[in-house]
Amino acid sequence: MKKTIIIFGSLIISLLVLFQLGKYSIASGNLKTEFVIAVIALVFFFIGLIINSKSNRQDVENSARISEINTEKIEELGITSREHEILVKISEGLSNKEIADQLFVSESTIKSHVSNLFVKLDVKRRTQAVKKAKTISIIT
Amino acid sequence: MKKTIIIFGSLIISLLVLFQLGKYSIASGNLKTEFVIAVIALVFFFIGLIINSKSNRQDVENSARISEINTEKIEELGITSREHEILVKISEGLSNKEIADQLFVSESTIKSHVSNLFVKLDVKRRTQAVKKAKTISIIT
DNA sequence: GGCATTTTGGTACATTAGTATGAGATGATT
DNA sequence: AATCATCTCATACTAATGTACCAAAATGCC
Repeated sequence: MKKTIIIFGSLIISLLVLFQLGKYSIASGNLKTEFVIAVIALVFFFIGLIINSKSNRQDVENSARISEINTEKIEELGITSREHEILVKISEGLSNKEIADQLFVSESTIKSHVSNLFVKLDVKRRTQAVKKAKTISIIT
Repeated sequence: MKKTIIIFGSLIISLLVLFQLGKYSIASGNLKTEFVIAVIALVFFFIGLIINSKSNRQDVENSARISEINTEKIEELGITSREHEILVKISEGLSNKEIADQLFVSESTIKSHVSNLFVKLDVKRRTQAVKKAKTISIIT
């Protein structure tokens, strides 16, 4: 919402500026009103496009989340089955220790897998990993 | 999206009309250019406000259509708007520090909100919070 | 104005998460 | 038998998260 306010703020300012320009160009006899109008029209057009693309992007993300698990993507990223298994458990909100206990391995092992996973997913945190994994549909 | 196009279309048209009016009032010798500009500026200001509120309403509608945000549940759990805002950012994979920077507050503040949030959601970790928030539909 | 709630922020401490590095064990492949 | 990938685990460290407790602004409401 802050962005919207900023956009409309700068929009109004540029509008006023253009109006002043138009005024002076008319006052000085240079009849370039049409040109000014064209510029303003273009500005609004592109603002419309930007707003459009933003809401489209949201739609794409949302629809991608509904679809099923993309096994090809998992292979493409070189994610092993064990790593994927752990990824699912991370998305279930488990801690490394809890995952370790469930899989009967040490926490160190989980940490290793998780670190490798983060590199492959190109993320820095588990919350990011979950989000990315869902958007690329390697988990549900 | 059609609405956006229609809005910007009519916006540009009204822009052109107003410009023409301004042009003629100047040409006809009525030296009230400042007045015309003020009127136009006001008109666009209100157009901006209307579009702003409309796009907000659309956003709410869109997210509600995909998976109903349960505002009653949010109130029921006593989650404040600020806490919800932060919850969304957690679900986007942001760290406390990053959220703090985005909201222009200190990390301590975010930690306070997050801790309160965890109590209200009855969870222990942010990954759990995201999962629970999604299952009870207080975020998308 | 006064009151309740929210928001903000701090300190101090405990726990969890994540990185870097190295290495042993196992199974499949060639 | 040697190689490769995966899985396992450890140590040591840094960074991030989370808890507890408190308290001052600010916000909103009657």
